[in-house]
Amino acid sequence: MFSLRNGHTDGMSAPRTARDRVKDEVTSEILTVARAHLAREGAAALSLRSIARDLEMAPSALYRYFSSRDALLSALILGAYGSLADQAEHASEAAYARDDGPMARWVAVPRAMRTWARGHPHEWGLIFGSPVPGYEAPTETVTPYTRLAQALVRPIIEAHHNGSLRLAPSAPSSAGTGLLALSVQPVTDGLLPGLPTVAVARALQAFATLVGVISLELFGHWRNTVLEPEVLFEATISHLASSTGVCP
Amino acid sequence: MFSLRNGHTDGMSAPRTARDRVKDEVTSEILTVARAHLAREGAAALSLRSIARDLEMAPSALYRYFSSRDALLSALILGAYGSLADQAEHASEAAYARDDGPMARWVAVPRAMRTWARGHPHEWGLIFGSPVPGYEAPTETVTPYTRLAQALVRPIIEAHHNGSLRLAPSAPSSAGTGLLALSVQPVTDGLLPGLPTVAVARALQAFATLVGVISLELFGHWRNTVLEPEVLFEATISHLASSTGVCP
DNA sequence: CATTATAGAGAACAGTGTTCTTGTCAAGTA
DNA sequence: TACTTGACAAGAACACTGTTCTCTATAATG
Repeated sequence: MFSLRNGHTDGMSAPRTARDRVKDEVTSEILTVARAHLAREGAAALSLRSIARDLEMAPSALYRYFSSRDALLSALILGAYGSLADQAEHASEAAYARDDGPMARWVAVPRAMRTWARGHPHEWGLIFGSPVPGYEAPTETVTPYTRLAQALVRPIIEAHHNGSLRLAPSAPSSAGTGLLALSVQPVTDGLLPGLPTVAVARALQAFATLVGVISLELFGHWRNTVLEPEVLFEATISHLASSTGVCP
Repeated sequence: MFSLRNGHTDGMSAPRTARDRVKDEVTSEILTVARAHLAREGAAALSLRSIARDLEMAPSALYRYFSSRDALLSALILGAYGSLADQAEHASEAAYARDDGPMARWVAVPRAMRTWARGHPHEWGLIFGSPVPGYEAPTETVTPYTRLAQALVRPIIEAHHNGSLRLAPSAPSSAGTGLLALSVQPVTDGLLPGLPTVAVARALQAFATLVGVISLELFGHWRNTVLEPEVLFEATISHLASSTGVCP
């Protein structure tokens, strides 16, 4: 009937033929100049035709590599997730390799997130800014997202294992803690197994705070309001250390 | 030389002539259908021509009212700021009119922010999402922004005046508190006069947390992660009550 | 009433994403 | 080796977009 090109059903996904190799090469070239355009002018101004001009290709030729502009942007988003997760993981591992104290280990990932965000503001906006209709590939973004989350909560887990996790009691919420436990159960199971619900909630709140402070700084909301965003950021992550319980 | 139409230099800005009146009317009609398009398809898909079609006008006619698409979007952004500030102020005043306790007064504005955000997701994205190059009129947005901030921090101020503000000490930050005081001085002076630097920082962090949790929920980051965002939100604002010091 | 400023329409230009058709060249097959 | 198949690239075309220009009615002003 029809013969499969790469007739192996196993997990081998490396390009075999020379054609596949040059295809991957062109694909990454496209992504490179797309990233450059994104960094320079932002996502709204990203145009297939201008990318094609830079590559000296016909606009229609790009459709051999990306089925639409949204598909290209999805690839950029996915790459951004990966890049952010890489930086977070790297910072975390460096802190643990240096055998830092609990506070220094805690602040490593938040600082890496902010540094990455300042270095890639438009990519940060792609991830944590307003989503645009067609984009976002949930299935593939969950992996880097989990890597980022794991790097962030690692000090919390270790503190819990050490028995040094100190969670200040907070005012009772309007909904009971039973509902809260149910709501955050996926996080408890997948990211913080065995930890009390309060700790899970505090970790999620810490993540939200980080996204909030970094976004507010990056998106210009602190103009004439917070003169030195870095100083407030440092104070914030110190406070989060207490809030999440990792601070002794 | 030339005669001023409205030859009064005082603050009277009400439309005088019938022409001005119908102009304002058409302007608000444009804004209304623009808001409808924005709510339905988002900011990226907002097109001058489709608005003109809905109004049965020529596309070029819109330029009598808005000098560009960016100007129209800036007007929408400004309106969104005002709408959010209105809702926050209204919720705050209602809580104070009801003579609620400190906790109920504190949660009123955060809840109003979330409710407004869920009712106007694209407008929330316009305010707190990724900014787009041409937009944002900083001079006019500061007023509604301050109204929102004032509604939010009012319970903090009152607690301070009552002497009931209880701020848990947090771990020392890497930068000294002197630098922090300098960094947040505009907020201290304009919004929280007389309050200690820690309280100001906690208020800013609370605002960042609110923006973070609401954005993460609205932008779909809680998918398969937080099953009931409202429950987590309630827990978060309860925790913020302790963090900011308004909780007894 | 005459003048003038204004709202609106229409055409046009440059730019966009996308599709379709055509040609060209390398890879796999008889 | 010759032939067929498939992929890649180009070009034209279509339906859009924001924006500008010119032109014509019409309403307000002197």
